[in-house]
Order: sequence, then structure tokens, then C-alpha cells
Amino acid sequence: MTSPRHETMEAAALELENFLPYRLNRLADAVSRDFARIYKERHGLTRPEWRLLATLGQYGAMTATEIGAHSSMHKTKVSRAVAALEKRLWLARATDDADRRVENLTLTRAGQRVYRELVPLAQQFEQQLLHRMPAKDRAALLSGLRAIEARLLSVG
Amino acid sequence: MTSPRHETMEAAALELENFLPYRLNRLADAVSRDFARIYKERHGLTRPEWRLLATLGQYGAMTATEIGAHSSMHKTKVSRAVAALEKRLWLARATDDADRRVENLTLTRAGQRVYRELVPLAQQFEQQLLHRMPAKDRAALLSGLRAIEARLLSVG
DNA sequence: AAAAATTTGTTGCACCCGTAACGATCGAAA
DNA sequence: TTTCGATCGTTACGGGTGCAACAAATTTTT
Repeated sequence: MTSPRHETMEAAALELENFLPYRLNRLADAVSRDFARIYKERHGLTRPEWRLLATLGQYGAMTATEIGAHSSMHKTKVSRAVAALEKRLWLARATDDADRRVENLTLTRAGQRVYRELVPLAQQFEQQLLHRMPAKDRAALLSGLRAIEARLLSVG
Repeated sequence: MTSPRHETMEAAALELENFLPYRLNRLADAVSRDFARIYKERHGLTRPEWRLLATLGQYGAMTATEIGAHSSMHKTKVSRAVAALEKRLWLARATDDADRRVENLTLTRAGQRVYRELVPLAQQFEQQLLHRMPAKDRAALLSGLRAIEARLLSVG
């Protein structure tokens, strides 16, 4: 960088459009907005509800805490999403025998049906995003993401 | 891909932890949360307020619409952030002479002071994020981001 | 065994957000 | 000039969100 001796102007240059937190947010927002149309317009799902559905669809039975840890959602988000999907009869709770604080959550048949309907649409969305860019760029993106995830999500 | 002839199981595998929209959101959330501590704890700024400050600090005078376009914020977000910073006397409005619908927004001395205080902290935050990973990974991340941004933010 | 601390999931609260509707202003069309 | 449509910025409203407090159940401590 430049010499910080005299505080003339060196702090005045922050280009927001090149600032990583801003870029990541803008990107995530744009991608999420696009993808949300799939589950929002079809089924009126919110993003936490979609994540809950996706997690339970992938793993079968899980507790609310586990879902929160795995899908990076605050426990109140999970709680509200569970209540919403339960109301639609897409999800069933079963109090754990060994620990009665815990509820084992599973998708009902109806919930599984919606999940199986959405999965290929999600995959197709991701394909369109990734496979229409040069293979080199795609590889760079994926390995770059892996690197910064390792940097952020492990240690903190 | 696999042959989609018989619809046996091929839709059942969506690994949320490898799903791009989810990964981008989780990443942006983590980075933003970390960075937000800088301007939230120091000055009680919200994210839209920080973006407004950063945009005006970078460009000098701008209108609300321009700020929204440039910093990817909904006009109501901009409006509320402007009201908040004005209340703190960090920002001044000046009705445009040629078009009285428009207000030219600028930072006051106090606003500029806060901006100049935050810029090096922002730069340092980004440095710590980027420059503590292998140069190869960093280059991959940046060029991958550029690629997907070009794919998403231009055409839509 | 009783008390204290922890964990699980829910809820009240204050706040943030996007949609839609709005008043004011401007430019274009008639 | 008058009218109509578009643009700028604000606001009411319904809904999402995290924080903090909470009850219930469990685990740990004494």
C-alpha cells in the first residue's frame, strides 16, 4: 500500500463495488431471489421453510437443533418453519423417547412429494448457473468458494 | 448426467451443503455478520446505513435513486437510511435546482469523519479475509466471483 | 436426593424489509 | 396549455428476523 505517514487521502478509496462483503451479499441476494421464485411461486414457501424441507428430505429424521446446525439457521427460524410445515401437514413431530425435550422431525408423504418435485428444479437451476460459464471459470469459482468457506466456517 | 429414463431415485439426492445458492447465502451471511460488528458496535449503523455512507463517501454527491442503483438497495431501504443519517446530521439533502423531485445527498463533515474512520477498518477486514489464504485460492475466488457476477448481474 | 446449571424448543418484542399505494414533480403528447 | 404517463422519494402495512426471556426436561454438582 501507500505510505501512511501523512494522513492525506489514503483512506478515501474504498470501492464498494470491489469490496468483498458487498459483492458476496449482492451475489447471494441475486441468486436467492432467482431461486426463491421456484419454491415461492409454486408452493408459497419461505426460504427457511425450503431449507427445512431440503434438510429433512436429504437426511430423513432430524431434531430442530440438528437442522439449525446443518442448515445454518437460527433456532427461531427453525421453530417457525417447523410450525408452518406442520400446519400444512408436510411434516410430523415425534417426541423422542430417550429425551422428551427433543422432537424427531420427519416429512410426511405429502412433504416428501413436494421435496421430490423441487429437487430436480433446484438441480436444474444450479446447472444453468454453473454450466453456462466456461469450465475454467466454473472451476475457479468452486475452488475459490471452498477456500473461503474453509477460512470462515471452520475457525470463525 | 445419468439417464433420466426410469424415474427411480435420481431426484432424491440434493446435497444442501453443496448447493450453490445455499453456499452463497451462508457465506455472505457469515462475512456480513463479522463485518457488521465493525460499524454496528462502533456507531450503531445498520447495513443499509453503512452502504449509504460508503457510497456517498466514495462518490461525493448522489441522488437516492443513483445510490440505490449503485449499491443494490431497494429505494425504501435508501429512503430510510437517508432519514436515519440525516437525523444524526451525518448527511445533508439539497433539492436539485433543475428537478425539484430530486435531492442531492452529501455527507456532512461529521459524516465524512465517520466514513474516513471506517474505511481503513473495512480494508483491513477484507485483507484479513483474502490475504490469509493461499494466493492461488485467492485468485481463484476473485476470478470465479467475477465470472458469476458477469453471468448474473448483467443479463439477469 | 436436592439444587444448580444446561439444553431444547417456543414466544413477546422491537426492528428490518419489500409491496403497493401515494403526493409531488417533470416531460411528452394532444 | 392541458392532459397523461413516467419518475422521485415517502409511508402504511403485512410479514420475516434476531434477541432475550421463558417453561420443560435433562444433566451435573453438591
